[in-house]
Amino acid sequence: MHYYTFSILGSPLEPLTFSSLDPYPLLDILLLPFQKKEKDAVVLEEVDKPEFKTVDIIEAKNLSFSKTQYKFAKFISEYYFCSLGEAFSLFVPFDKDINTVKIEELKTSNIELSSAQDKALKELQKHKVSLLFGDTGSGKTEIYMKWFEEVLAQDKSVLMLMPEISLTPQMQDRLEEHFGDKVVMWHSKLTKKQKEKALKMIHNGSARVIAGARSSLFLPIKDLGFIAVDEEHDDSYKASSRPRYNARDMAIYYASLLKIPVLLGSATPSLSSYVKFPYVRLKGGYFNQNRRFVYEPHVEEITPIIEEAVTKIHAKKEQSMLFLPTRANFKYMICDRCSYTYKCPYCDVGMSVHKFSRRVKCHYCNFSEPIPEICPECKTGNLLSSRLGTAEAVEYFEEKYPDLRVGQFDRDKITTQKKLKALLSSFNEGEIDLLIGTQMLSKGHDYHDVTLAVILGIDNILQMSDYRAREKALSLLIQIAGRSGRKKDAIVLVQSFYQEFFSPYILKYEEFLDDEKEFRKELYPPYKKLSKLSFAHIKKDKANDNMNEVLQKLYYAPNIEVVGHGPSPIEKIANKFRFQILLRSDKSTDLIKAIKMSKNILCEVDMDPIDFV
DNA sequence: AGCACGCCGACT
DNA sequence: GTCGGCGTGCTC
Repeated sequence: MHYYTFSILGSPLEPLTFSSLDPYPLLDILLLPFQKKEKDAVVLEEVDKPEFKTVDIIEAKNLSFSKTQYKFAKFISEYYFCSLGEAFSLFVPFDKDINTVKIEELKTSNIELSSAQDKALKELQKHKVSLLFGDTGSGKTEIYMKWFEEVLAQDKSVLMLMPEISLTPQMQDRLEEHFGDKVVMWHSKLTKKQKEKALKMIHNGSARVIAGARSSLFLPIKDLGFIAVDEEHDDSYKASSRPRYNARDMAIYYASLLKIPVLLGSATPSLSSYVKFPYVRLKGGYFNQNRRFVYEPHVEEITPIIEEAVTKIHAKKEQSMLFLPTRANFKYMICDRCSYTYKCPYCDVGMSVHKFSRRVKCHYCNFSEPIPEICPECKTGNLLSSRLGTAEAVEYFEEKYPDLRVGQFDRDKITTQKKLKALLSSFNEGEIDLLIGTQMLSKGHDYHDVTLAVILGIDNILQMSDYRAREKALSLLIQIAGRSGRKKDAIVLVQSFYQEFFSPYILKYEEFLDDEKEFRKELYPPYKKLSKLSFAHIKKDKANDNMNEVLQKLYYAPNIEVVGHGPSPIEKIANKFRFQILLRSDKSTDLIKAIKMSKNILCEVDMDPIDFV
């Protein structure tokens, strides 16, 4: 009889011991009985017969994790505070039954780089981690693809990470144009069939260019030779559920294990990457064409200036885009007599107004109810809507300008990849005159012919109490502006009271980054490491007590600082009261040691947090 | 994380 | 007397 410790996939438990008649190689995946169910588990190590009675495994699966995947999973479990089984469950194992197929030779290159691009590529290739800081339209993608070609020529594969890949069908087109059927796309919205097909190609080695969202980091890619992280500044690289890993950071770690290079790319790189890695600046493209910035100091509202601009552009048969950081019709309902904000009964959040369904909805717990008539607090006042959202802006333009064709581009309207493709193509075919949307608008789509970009509500982002508020607001503004004026001159109309902040930096993002360094030094990443501990419980006292218990223990931990503690900015979500502790240190190792010592069962750890809600 | 066990309040 | 709320503790 053999005895092995197993990590049960998805389980938060430490490894458990099971028995088996047959021997199995380490890191193989087996099926075993656990809590009256059959669970997949990984063989970790062979051990002596334990004191307690063991249970036999059920069967082998002919799947296994690689040694590198093991090291990677171990790192994730230690750095992000989850069990090995939870870390392993991120990964797709290698399939021992599938043999590699021989693939035919690559055609000769048809990627022509400009001399600036060529110079940039050569410089970037000198480093194991490097940053391509290239303006929109400066040709970052060609550089990635040229590098891909070189790696493919050495019989290796490449991985390209992008944020929310389901939103970027255009990148797929460009990759397939060059690499044909060697391209495979991977993201969580693929159907079961599509996933099977993609995995088969990855397993048998016929997929050589794997492009995907953050989860593609965990695919069983043989002979991976290079990783590119596109739009590296994007917040969607950070996972929002446990383990809360950052795929950009993990790409760098994984590449170091594999001893392969990583290239980060962005028009508006994160300050962290800008500070940490050697970079090449690629200017130009269409960004520095005639793009005129006009500022209107105003709170988010459709003003006569905006209407005039939109109708003028429409009269010229050109297209406009309008950005708003808020979906639905309105974000809040406020009483005109007692100024009470109509709140979700389960969360400390205002209810958003959705006129189409005639309901108010909570954007945190999804609770909804009919739009209330009068204020529930004073029972006399009327509830007035405030904070303009995309749906309202769409309605406004549609009603007032019946021949203006308006499109809505947000999470409420774009629910499938099909709808996304349909909307993008009808916009690019000129069947939509004005496209109104949220952050989705800024994410890497090519709009051919936009000559007016209107940006509302950017001040809401700038004023958030977040150490990255300035970086977020400015990069968003630049990214949205970058979607306009690709062929012709364009106007960018920014509704903001902070022209003196935005204006000097808008064409000089590196100047912003250099100034921002001063603000971050001694306080924030990348100079300091942060970690957020959160405590949630139905009973407020319990959550608070739990926080205090951890706080007490943290008092004795060396080389860390408690930046703050107390109720979270949103005190209650989904009927749970929330408390948090923010920690700071020079080194992540000191943070990890302190948290290991102090954390209790109800404490959730978020390393390198990017949201402080 | 799930699931069982067990201890107290509501109720056919 | 039982049903079921959820607090506690265990899982090879």
